[in-house]
Amino acid sequence: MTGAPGDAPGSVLGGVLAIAVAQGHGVVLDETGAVVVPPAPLAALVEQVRALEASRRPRWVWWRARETARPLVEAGVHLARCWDVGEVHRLLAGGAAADPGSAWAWTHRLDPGAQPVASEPDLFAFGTDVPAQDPEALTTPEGYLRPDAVASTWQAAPQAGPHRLVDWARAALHVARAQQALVTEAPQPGSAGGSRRDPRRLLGTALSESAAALLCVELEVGGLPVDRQAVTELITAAAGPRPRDEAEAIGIRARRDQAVLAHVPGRERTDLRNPLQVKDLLATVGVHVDNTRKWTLAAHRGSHPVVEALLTWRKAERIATTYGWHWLDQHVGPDDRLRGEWTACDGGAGRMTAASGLHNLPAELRPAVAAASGHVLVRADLGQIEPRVLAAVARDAAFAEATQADDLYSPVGTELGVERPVAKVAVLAAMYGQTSGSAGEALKRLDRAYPTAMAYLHRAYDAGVRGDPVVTWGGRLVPMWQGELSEGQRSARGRFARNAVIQGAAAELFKAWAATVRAGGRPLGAEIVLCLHDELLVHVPAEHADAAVALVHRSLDEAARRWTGTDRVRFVADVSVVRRWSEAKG
DNA sequence: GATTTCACGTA
DNA sequence: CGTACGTGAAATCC
Repeated sequence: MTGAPGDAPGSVLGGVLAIAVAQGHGVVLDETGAVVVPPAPLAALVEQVRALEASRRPRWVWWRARETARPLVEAGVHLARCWDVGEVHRLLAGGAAADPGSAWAWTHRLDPGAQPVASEPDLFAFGTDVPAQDPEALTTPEGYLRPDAVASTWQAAPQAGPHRLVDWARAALHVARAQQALVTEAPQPGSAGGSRRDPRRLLGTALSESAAALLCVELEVGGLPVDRQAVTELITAAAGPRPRDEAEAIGIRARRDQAVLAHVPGRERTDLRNPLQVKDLLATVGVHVDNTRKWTLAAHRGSHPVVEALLTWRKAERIATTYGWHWLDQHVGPDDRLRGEWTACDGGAGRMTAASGLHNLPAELRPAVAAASGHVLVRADLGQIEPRVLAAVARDAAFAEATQADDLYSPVGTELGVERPVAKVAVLAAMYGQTSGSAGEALKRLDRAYPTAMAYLHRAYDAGVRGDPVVTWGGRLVPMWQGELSEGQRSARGRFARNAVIQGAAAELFKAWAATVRAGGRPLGAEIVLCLHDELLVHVPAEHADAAVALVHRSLDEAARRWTGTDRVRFVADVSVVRRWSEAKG
């Protein structure tokens, strides 16, 4: 394993430059902590960073991409490689915390729960939670990083503020070094489930998670291209025309409601947005349900016309409230790009998250996601990612053999002596714990045919039931919630743990893939515009479409080999060139 | 005003 | 007793 793309072997943190940005200023230090770029206003810093990127191609070390890289990305600077202290902290410590104080505390083996709390920076220069002390001190007497370390100095002494950035960058470098030492020493906090943290894999994950953090900043700044004309038509169809004022909005809403209420004379005053009232309403027409959820109502479609009307209303109401005019105005910029906040890693198993509806855009609206003129979207879906990941992380040779097929459920079915759909249900049941289907007999055969893969899942489940943390293939610690739990709750924790080692590992491979595409797409002008768990959307000039398709495939091979450490498990991507996201679903 | 519940979209 | 996420409206808690 050689880490992120472009790395020379053995030069993990070599060629490091530490950078910090705050209050419109920034500094750059070399790996010894010596000042390379003294405190400078942002505009000047941007030019220096651009030059350093070109001449040294460093690995940039920063506390968090969101604060440090964002202004650089906004200025159009491309940064190839980084070490994101916050993201590496998430990987090593588990959980969602990625702030400097937590990372500092963890590498200094301090209890993160006892950290001083940040005070409001605009009230007093020094909050009551930070003991009065040397205002220049970066840490509290207990050894914690002062949460107001930079902001307070700036407020107390504006002239001294920029110089304080040097200390701040030096602290980031210090923590990054400590993290790297811990990574390469491969500590094993919680070796539950038989999992140990392999130093080389952990290092590779640290680099690809860092790359993902930077990619998230680029996704936020760049946004997702949208066809305004198309999205306007789609919203109009679902939510009605854009209201000119509040009165018109109320009228449109009332007309939408009326389509349902017309079916139930005498109950026109029912609030359709109140589940209890809807339940009452249904009871009066002889439809008795425990809840008013879509799949519950769907079973009563034939009972009364109001049910169908209600289901139609729900769909329209969904678009109107969540993806309507307000959403369009709020999240789609004048440049026709849909923007939302991105997180490289959630608090659980490690998937990327996105706000502004980027990760749950209804299929109806997807035709509106379209390439800008002269461009195309290269759409790439990983096929059957989770069972393939299972084969890799469990090191199951027999199951790995099945991944050679484009459709791995076919050879698995043959091996089990069952039809392909039965094999699929059995594999999914094994990974997710589904029991509603009748996978019983096939599950037993699965245990006999692929004992290594199944044992991996059983171990994770058992660890979860016990409350022990699990560790993903790439080395992410996934803590379990604690406390006195009922048997049912312990089982739920077991299912969570079993899911976490698969979903989390898939997320790691995905991010390694995305980072590789990002690096390789640079000469093509290719821009990753959406990451959706197992799907990538790449926006690229039309003349480079074929090259981008090849890049996506090649990057998957590279990332998979690097991440799995073997070429015996095959990963496949369905890749198509489209103008609109809705086209050519794989 | 903040948190919980219900509902539903995506993978 | 699949898992996870983000969002909005209403109910509920303080």
